[in-house]
Amino acid sequence: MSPRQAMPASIQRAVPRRRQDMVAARRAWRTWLSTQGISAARFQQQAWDAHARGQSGLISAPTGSGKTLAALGGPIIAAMASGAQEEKKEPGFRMLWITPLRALASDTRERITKPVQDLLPAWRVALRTGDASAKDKRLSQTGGAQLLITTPESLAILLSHERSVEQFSGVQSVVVDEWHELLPSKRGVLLQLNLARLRVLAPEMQIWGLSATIGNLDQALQVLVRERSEAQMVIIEDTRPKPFHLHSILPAANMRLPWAGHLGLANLGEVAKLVLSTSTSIIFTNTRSQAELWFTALSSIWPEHADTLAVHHSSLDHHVRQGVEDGLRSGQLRCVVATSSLDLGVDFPAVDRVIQIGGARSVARTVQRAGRAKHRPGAAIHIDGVATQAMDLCEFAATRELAQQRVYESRTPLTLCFDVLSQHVMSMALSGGFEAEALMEEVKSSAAFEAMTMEQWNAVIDFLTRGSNSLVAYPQYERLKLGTEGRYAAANQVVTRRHRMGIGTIVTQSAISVRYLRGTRLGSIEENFIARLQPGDVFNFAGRSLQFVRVEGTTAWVRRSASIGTHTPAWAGSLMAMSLRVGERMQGLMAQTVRDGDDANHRIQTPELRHLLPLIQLQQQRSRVPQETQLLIEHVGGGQSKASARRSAAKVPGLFVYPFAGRVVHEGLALLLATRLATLGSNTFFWTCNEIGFMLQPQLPIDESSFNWTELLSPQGLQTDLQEAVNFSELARKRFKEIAQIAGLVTARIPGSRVPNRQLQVSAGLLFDVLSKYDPDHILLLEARQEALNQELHLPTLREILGRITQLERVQTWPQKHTPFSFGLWAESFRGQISNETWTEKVKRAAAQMEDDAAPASQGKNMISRRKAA
DNA sequence: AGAGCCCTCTCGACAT
Repeated sequence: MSPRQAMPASIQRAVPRRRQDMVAARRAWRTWLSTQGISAARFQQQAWDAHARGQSGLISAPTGSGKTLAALGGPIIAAMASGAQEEKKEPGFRMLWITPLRALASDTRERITKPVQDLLPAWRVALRTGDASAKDKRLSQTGGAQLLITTPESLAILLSHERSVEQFSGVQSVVVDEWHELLPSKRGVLLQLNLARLRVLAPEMQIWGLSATIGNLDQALQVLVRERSEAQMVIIEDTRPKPFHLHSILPAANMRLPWAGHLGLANLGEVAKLVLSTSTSIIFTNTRSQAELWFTALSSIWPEHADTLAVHHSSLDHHVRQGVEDGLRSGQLRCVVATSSLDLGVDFPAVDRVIQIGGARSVARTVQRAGRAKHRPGAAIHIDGVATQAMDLCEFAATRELAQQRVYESRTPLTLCFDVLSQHVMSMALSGGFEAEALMEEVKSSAAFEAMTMEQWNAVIDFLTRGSNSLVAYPQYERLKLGTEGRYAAANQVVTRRHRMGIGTIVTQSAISVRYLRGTRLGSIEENFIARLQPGDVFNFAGRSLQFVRVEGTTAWVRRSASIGTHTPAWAGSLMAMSLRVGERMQGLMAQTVRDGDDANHRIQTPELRHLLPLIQLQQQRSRVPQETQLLIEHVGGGQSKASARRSAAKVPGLFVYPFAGRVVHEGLALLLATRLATLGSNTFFWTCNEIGFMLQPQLPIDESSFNWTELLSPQGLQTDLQEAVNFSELARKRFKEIAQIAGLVTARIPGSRVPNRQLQVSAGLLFDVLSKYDPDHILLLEARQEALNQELHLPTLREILGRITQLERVQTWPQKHTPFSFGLWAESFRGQISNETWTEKVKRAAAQMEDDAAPASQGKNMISRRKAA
């Protein structure tokens, strides 16, 4: 008897059949590709082969290189080989496609439907997102689909049902699209937990991530693919060279670039010419208000039909944005001014130019935005940079160099988010209950929680069953109960219903929604902006001039206005932190320019630095351009010399420090220094920051001999000093409000009664107070403090920067006049107090410049009046 | 006093 015959009949049939079918399936796939006119790229073939070998991994390739097919091919071939094309429709998903954007989900369905329908006719595809159709929802609930396209949140909802065990236990492969986007966020943590769940339900499943190029692909792989040996996971990169071009719009020779500012409207004419020279463009700005302002400015000189220009950002209503996206896709729009809202998303093949206003603060973001333009295979990725002030030019040069060397920023994954874990544990309680130990093991199999201790786990369970020591009297906090067989389950039906409505990790701020009197929603703005308006005032929003009528509850009613508004809303968001690598390179480029010497003009190849040469030389002449190994500290405004600065108490010099670490980090450094200096004697400091440095303006002179810089900049005692510098408890309270929502301590949405967000904030605040008083070591309080340190105060980055700074040689100068570096910081301190040339004048001038480019722009000195000096 | 500055503050899902 041959060993072959000894095998059970089922295996006997399966083994040879599978091998043959694998070959046949591959051939079928290839044939299909060729009928579609697609020739496979190398990295795509590598991905299909790796999948066939049973591997999991990460596929990293630029936009437009065919990542979807790379990820799709493996699972489709495998499904064909296992005979799925003839298979009777068995209930249960075979393949999941997870994407962070709803828009991407429907776009993906369109691209996936064809190959799946052609090759796996027995398969059905369901789209399960919040806005999916009833039919799709039914299909995903009954498990009547084989391929499910969904978001992390919708997946979490599906997995919170008892039926998920049957639905998901047949899953063979999972694809996570835009993994780099989810990786550094709590959404990524939520997904990690749900993937851990899926691995238990379907132990054989293979998982593939799709990612843009990031600095830590290895880590991204490790976080996504767990419990597999090195041999079983692989990173597949598209190594075809894709040249990157960044072209800076240099100001005309007779135009000077400002030393400060960020709006960049002086370039309006140039930008308009650029936009009108191509068929369709996206203009990226860094903030929403900047997008609105640029839109208003452009529209006032727009020569075409008004409908060919649009604005797009996250505070606009969904239908407004949808309209813009449709216009971009169909090519009806000539130009859209956008924020990061168009960084990702569905492709717009009509777009052939991308313009970036001001530096994008990171290499990855710049490349991502450049990639939004139509890509021909092999063609270079191109972006036009518009400098709003001198340092932007340097940033463009640094960014281009790093992008060409393929040096990208890393995305750091989050760990130990107990608010997300609390939410997940409740979901698991809903999905048929769990045994504590088994679920703990499952949770610990994720990268986010592998370091979790037993105590922490117990604290989470305890919190869900009892609330906390101080909340024990309130039954609504008892959400979990231990059943007779040692299984935990949801305490009651109310808990169950509320929980499903609160799934997700995105917490939005309360806002006033803007509506036409006829009812159309335009979007949302902040309460304090509306509070400053009088009825009848005209403001610019959503690309329209709106007259404010009245506020009712959380709605601001408006009507259309014919005149251009004088106000534009601003939103409190967060700053885009500058990449440390970009800052470092900026300093390096300027240092190099100085080293190149007097005849630098002949040697400097970089157009931006050539343009900046006079400025850099002036900096060197008045003060110093720091070399890479130096930290420059300027004392400006103290009088004639170092000696006289000491003598004259009336003129207190400001301290200007240039670590080139980005505004966010400089804020922390300025705070730290101010606190440490204040311990030397009572004093008051004003401080301002920009991307290259910070200014500290003491009210009373500081005795330079009373401190030493090394101690002042020491990383030692960093945390305590920082906590002292700010109202740390307020920062923690702010974080706690989000954490309480994610953990389900406060419910954002109660059906029927719409609890206003403000009320929610109050109850979260109360909880914070109660816990702080009676249960100071509550696991969610500890998390709030940790998040305040890491994400509000940026402690890890600050520590890194201080470590670097202490290695540098300090160079101190006492310039008599402001330097190109210091001026920007000094000017910043007067922001909001200075008025100059009016808006319309500037626009008119830009229009004139467009019409008659030969005519020199008016060089009249700006009228500046200082209303108030503090 | 200085003085070549308009306005800083992304994005993302789900639920009713």
